Amino acid sequence: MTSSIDDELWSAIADPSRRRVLDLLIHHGEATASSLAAKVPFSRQAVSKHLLVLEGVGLVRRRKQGREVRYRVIPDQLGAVTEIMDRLSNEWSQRLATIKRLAEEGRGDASNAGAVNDPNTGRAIAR
Amino acid sequence: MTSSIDDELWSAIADPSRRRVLDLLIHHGEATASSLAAKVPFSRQAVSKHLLVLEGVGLVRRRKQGREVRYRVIPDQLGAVTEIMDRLSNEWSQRLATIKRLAEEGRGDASNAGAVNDPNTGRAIAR
DNA sequence: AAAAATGTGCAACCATAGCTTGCACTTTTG
DNA sequence: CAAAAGTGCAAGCTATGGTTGCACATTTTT
Repeated sequence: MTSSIDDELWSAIADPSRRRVLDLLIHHGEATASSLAAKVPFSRQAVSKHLLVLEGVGLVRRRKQGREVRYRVIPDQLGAVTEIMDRLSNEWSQRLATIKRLAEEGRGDASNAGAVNDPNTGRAIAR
Repeated sequence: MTSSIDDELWSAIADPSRRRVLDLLIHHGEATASSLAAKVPFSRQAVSKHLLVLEGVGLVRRRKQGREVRYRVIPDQLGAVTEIMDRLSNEWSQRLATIKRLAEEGRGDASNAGAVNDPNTGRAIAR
């Protein structure tokens, strides 16, 4: 089952702002919402919400240290993201190949009624 | 310049439903909004809006045929998407590598103040 | 120890995106 | 000509990404 976990992971990293926050966090090792907010074009609260989402999918973990909350990236889930991206990347390559082939040979109208894959995971979908 | 064209392309593709519509269209060669809507869990109007967006970024082109409007995928932009996905995929691999390395050697706190890349394109960002 | 500063969390509010339903309009078809 | 099929347009709902304002807790300064 393709599960909705991938869906959540995807929506978590699909947003550019969130990706930017995560990126900063990766290169920063560990940081607070405030410090991250200083390097990004939106408010601290926005950063906070993004971190909450990232934490929700296990990409990030918080550690309360006195008055501040420090966040850091968790490698495991980051690996899951990498896999998803890999899969999707291949997916699109195939799509491109398919469409190009169809465009060249047959005068590209309907022809291929092939398998449809899940747009999130790229795996075969139940029908 | 990383341009906002990539941004638009990205947001066009980031949505799973839209990806699904595009996918169906690819495997179908050419189709109307209605016929596509029959194979998807949301309304014809929703499909229509997605097609409008896809057309907006040049991924799809319409051709009016009497009472119906037929859509088909355009290879060129699909190639652009493939490139973006490739770039992003590599991006994430690198991130994973970085974070893993940091986690193993140094007790992963701040250390790498390296370059930050654009979350959309993966290319270096102006600062 | 009091006061000022720093880091958070919470709530109200806005705009936009994805969907839906309802309805009017045009082109086929029976 | 009337019913059917394919669209387009508009109103309305919900979720999401942002913002601002304010109260609270923990340091730091004087």
